[in-house]
Amino acid sequence: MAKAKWLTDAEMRAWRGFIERSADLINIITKDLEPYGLDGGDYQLLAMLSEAPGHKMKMCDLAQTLGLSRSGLTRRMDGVLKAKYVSRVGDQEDRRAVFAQITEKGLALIKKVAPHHVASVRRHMIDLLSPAEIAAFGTGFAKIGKQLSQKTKI
Amino acid sequence: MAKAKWLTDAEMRAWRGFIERSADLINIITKDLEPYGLDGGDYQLLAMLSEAPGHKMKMCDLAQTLGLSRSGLTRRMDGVLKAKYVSRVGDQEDRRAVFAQITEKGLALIKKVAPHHVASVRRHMIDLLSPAEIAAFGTGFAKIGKQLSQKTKI
DNA sequence: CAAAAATAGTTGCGTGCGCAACTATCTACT
DNA sequence: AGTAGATAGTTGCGCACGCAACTATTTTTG
Repeated sequence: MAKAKWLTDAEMRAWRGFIERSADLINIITKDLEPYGLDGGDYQLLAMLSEAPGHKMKMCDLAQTLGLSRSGLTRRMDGVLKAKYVSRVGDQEDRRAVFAQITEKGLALIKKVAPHHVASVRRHMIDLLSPAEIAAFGTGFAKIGKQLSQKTKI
Repeated sequence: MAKAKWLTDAEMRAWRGFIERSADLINIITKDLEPYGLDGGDYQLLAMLSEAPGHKMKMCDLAQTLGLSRSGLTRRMDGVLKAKYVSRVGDQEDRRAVFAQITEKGLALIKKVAPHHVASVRRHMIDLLSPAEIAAFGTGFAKIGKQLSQKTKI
């Protein structure tokens, strides 16, 4: 038996809530992007690039930021490359590396879509939460992320 | 422009934290299940059945609870059926329906694995959070889930 | 009560992604 | 310098899943 430390009711609510709802939440917010011809992964990718210095990032770093494997990013790039939202730029200093750079077309798109996306995030998540809950999500996920990056970093 | 209502810093931290970490968190907890020959989906499935009355649920309800499509559940069942952790039982009252019922072998497995899984959840999430954060995750995801189920329910 | 609509489950197909293997380049050790 | 190892990116393969179409039942409706 030795159940060691089971979860208390409050802990169980936190864990179950997270594990049961997070996929649904992400799905519905992704669905809201469909009318613009994007999925959640494309949006994250374009958003990252639009905020990056020079509007470009090395594939490698981008994959890490997006939580993708390198191969996963290669595939995901296919779509946004074909749509001309992103272009590939070789790195002069490291000829192994390639930058993904968002194009004017990509910037225009994300500028158009962003308000709707933000509204979607508000509607399905942020506006439902109290300020205290918002703060707790922020600090909580920061702690979780810090621990995760340590694990990975060894 | 008309950025309408953008996210405040605190709101951004909450959203970014959630969207960037949740996949990683789920992945690492799934990885911790691998030594037992299960993945996260199998575990959730067995856990649900082990708690259900009669240790069984209709495929349909089970799919909904697990956040899967009906076809997705059919495929997922393949694995646990072949491993004899779950068996299929026809419904006498509705001959379209099929129950998924966890076997003794499945119950034994989940009883063995549960403590390690709980420890994993604690290590990667629960034990990192303050009681206030835990409470906020519980109430926050409950609100999010309630809204989601209304959307779906029309 | 017959016909139409709804519901449970499975199957074919397409997609997104990770892992392992591969090439090309860079870095470190001797 | 020269070789061994690390690193960036791509490709082949496999897996899990959703959607649409299909069959088999049940429910609804005129």
